[in-house]
Amino acid sequence: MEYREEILTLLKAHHLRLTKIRRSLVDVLFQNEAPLSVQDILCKLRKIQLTVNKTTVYRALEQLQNIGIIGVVRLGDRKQYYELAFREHHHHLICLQCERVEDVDMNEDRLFAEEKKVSDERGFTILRHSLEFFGLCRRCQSI
Amino acid sequence: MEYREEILTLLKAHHLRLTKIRRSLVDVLFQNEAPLSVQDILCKLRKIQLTVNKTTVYRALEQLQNIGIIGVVRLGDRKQYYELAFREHHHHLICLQCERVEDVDMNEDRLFAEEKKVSDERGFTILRHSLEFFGLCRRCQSI
DNA sequence: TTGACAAATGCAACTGAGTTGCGTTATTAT
DNA sequence: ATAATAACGCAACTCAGTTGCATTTGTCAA
Ligand SMILES: [Mn+2]
Ligand SMILES: [Mn+2]
Ligand SMILES: [Zn+2]
Ligand SMILES: [Zn+2]
Repeated sequence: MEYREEILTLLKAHHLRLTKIRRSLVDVLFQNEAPLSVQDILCKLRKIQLTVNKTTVYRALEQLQNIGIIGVVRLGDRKQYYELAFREHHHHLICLQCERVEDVDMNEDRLFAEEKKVSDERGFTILRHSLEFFGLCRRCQSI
Repeated sequence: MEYREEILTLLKAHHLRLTKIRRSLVDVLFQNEAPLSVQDILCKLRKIQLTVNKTTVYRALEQLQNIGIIGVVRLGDRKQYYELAFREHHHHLICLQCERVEDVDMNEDRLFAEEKKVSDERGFTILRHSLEFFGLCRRCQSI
């Protein structure tokens, strides 16, 4: 399904307006495989002649999060990074040298088993986890 | 081995001085099972009549990190949390309700296998990972 | 024990990410 | 076209962490 259609539907369902900024914001996230920070987003928007205030971006991101269009990721620094949520649950490889970010899918059976064990043994209900890998990407190995 | 001895040795080896603040800082981390933020540390120090400047704490933490006495943890908010490093590699359970933090050890064989796979297939060398679990602690379940 | 020297500390000012209140502008439904 | 209200921009704010510099303190050798 065309993702724009889906987004339009979701926005309507939540009485949110499909503005130029919101559309471009989603486009920017769609065209980037890696999660983006707010500063990243502002730069990319400026490149397509859209000079937007950061407050607007923060508020738009929060709403798009609420209706499940985008998700937040933490990559080890103080910033939040955003990516479209239509991608299934996955994790990231973060290069400590050049800060490049790659998606990584993996089998999490063992992880879920551990979560169940913790839940059973200590009465802690695990709702989600965050797992990120840090190291050196192919390009930075040789340096 | 008495952890104070070990710390003293390490400090000397790096030409660092064993000051009252540094000793108390390590004591505070030693007496708390959960990782602490700088604000947490400042409060705990004030409780034992040590009113310290935050800059001093940040600088001390950085040095103790450099010589491997303490480690940094990220728990999903913008703060950094610090814990003593003599504890072996482990992860955390973070309660989304009350923010309580518990340590959790787990078998990581499967995780290491995945890391090797990624390394082989994509040429990305993984040096470390961060894995934290979010949910509801025993006390917050019933609410 | 003392004094010189380097390390540690405190303070004020700063940065960068994110938030809030409010007045103005744009989208939407009728 | 108009009215209702959501979205936007701006300025001022919070909060974690950093930096430069003057002052204090710990260490070590004389
Ligand atoms: Mn991703
Ligand atoms: Mn821990
Ligand atoms: Zn790289
Ligand atoms: Zn709890």
